[in-house]
Amino acid sequence: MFRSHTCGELRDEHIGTEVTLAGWVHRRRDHGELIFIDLRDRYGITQVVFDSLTAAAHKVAEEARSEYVLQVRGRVRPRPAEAVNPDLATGSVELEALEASVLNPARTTPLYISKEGGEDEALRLKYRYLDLRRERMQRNLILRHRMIKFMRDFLDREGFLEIETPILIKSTPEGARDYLVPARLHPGKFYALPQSPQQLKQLLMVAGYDKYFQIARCFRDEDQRADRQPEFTQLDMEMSFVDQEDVLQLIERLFIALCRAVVPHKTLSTPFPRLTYQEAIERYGSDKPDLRYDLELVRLDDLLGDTPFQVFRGALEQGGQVKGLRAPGCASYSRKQIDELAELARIGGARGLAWAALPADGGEVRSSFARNLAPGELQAIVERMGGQPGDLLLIVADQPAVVAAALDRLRRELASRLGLIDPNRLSFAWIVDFPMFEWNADEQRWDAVHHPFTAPRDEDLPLLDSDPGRARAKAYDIVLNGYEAGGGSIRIHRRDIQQKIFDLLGISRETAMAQFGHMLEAFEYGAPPHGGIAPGIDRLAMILADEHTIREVMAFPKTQQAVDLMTNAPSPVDERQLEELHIALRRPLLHSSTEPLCEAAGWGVT
RNA sequence: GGACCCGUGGUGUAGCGGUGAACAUGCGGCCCUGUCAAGGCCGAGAUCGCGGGUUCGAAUCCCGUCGGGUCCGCCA
Repeated sequence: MFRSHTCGELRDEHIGTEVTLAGWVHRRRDHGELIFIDLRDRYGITQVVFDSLTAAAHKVAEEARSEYVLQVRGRVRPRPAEAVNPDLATGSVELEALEASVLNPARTTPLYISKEGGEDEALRLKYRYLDLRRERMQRNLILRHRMIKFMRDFLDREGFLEIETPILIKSTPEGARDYLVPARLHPGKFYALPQSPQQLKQLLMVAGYDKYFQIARCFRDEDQRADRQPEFTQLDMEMSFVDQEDVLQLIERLFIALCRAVVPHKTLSTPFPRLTYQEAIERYGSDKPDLRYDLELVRLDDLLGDTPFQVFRGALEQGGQVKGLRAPGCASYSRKQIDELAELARIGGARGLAWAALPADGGEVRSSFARNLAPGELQAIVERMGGQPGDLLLIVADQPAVVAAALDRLRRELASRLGLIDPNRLSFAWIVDFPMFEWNADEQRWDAVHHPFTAPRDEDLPLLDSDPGRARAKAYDIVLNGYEAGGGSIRIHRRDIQQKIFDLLGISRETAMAQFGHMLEAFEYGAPPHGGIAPGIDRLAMILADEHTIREVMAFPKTQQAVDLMTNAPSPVDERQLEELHIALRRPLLHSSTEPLCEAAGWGVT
């Protein structure tokens, strides 16, 4: 045994006892004949005192430096009253070193362990094992552990079974790009890593395991974001003999209990509000609105039916909308500040931003567009938007999707600028009644909004024939503080409806059989009504940990280019490995055949 | 595929056309028995991400490139 206690354990009750600690040198304070070392492990920090009277141990302390691994045998003693450190859990005692040894020295670390923040993230990722020693990452990984433990215990009590599904599965061209794995035994064929265990969990329902869950690793070969990594973890769930209400209520109970258990200092309002997809877009311009603040969008179309203002008129004539957002107290914004907002609206796709500043003293309105309006129109807009003296009114006119995207962006920016966001508030909400399909203009066909096994709402079944674009799905997302925290649906279990959906999606019977034959066949052997959901564990952990990227709640994340800076994956492999896999590298497709890249890379030509 | 931001001793920053490239911290040495960001003195440590260009002169300006980040597209 290297240690009798951890570095976070010693208290007054241990005074007088002899203990052995092992850990890393967090800080060292050298007073010559007296040396203090803060010894650290993941449980905490204990101050060890080395007196020159104990010569051998004192010698070790003289040589020790930051991050050396030490073992210290000593006696626990109370600190002098004036030397008690209330910031340390162990701060009322200290260890008087009797014997010490260096278990391992350490080079000067490229990161400070005891001082966090500021450094280039590439450095943190390259030396992740050092970064993980720091308090922030420890706290986050411990929180994540507690979350997952809570989920397992909760679902176990609810009668769920945790069942593992394969990582090597069949590729389907639907959805995100697959990560592929070459099949050595089958030249030219590939496995895919799961984007989610979607089909497998449905087959478990057919198999009668009516309450399934899994802490499932998922893989998607798409471009990264702060909240998206190539591999991530979902709480994947599926249940039989349930309707949408059953799924929502179970998850709501789980999340409420989870948050109260692991982040009791945060406030959450229950029950979770429910918004239809339509309503969310209409009121917030987003299907994952941040409900910690209001700032709702206001529809202005009906006030402007005959407006002479060409921008508004043109948008309305082309089937667009005019909507506004009230920025309370922002009338004093400078031209530059307003230009910044306009730039944000442009990122959302808008061609411009109309604005009107209502002076706090009730004076004349400053506006980019008022002079173009008919008499009374400005007044009507101000009234509809609830404009008060001192407010800035922002208006976008365009196609509905553009208006929504632009105002969503402005809404989030304003909330942040105006300090409307309470960081300790958890605003969960359900978004329900997603549309079944969206029109794919490029391919001239309908795409599934969720996935092809999502059931339509019963009352919308007739719409599949008459007006598929209006058909709503038994699909639901749970959103939290402006993030999509999970999504799911009730699945189709009737063969005839499934066929109809495939027809609408332009999936031929041959294609359906080739890609989903196992599913369709399974459904002919008594598939129960079933549905599920898959909350994203990384995002949830990120939000509960007050972090802004999921990298902060993952032990070994990858960069935006999907590179692991610690191991340098991905990397080239031996020609021999490729041969065994029947793979010949091909000259990459380039815009210009004279591009020198392929030669520089030394790639052969097939 | 695209837009924007960042890259200067081990680490974090300053410098933004002429400096001995500055400061803090860490590192090495010396002093110091109550510190907890210990303190004091001395010292070493930088091809200013890389390549090219402009200029009498480039960390500084321009072009390209690499790496990191944020976002758009993408993510059933």
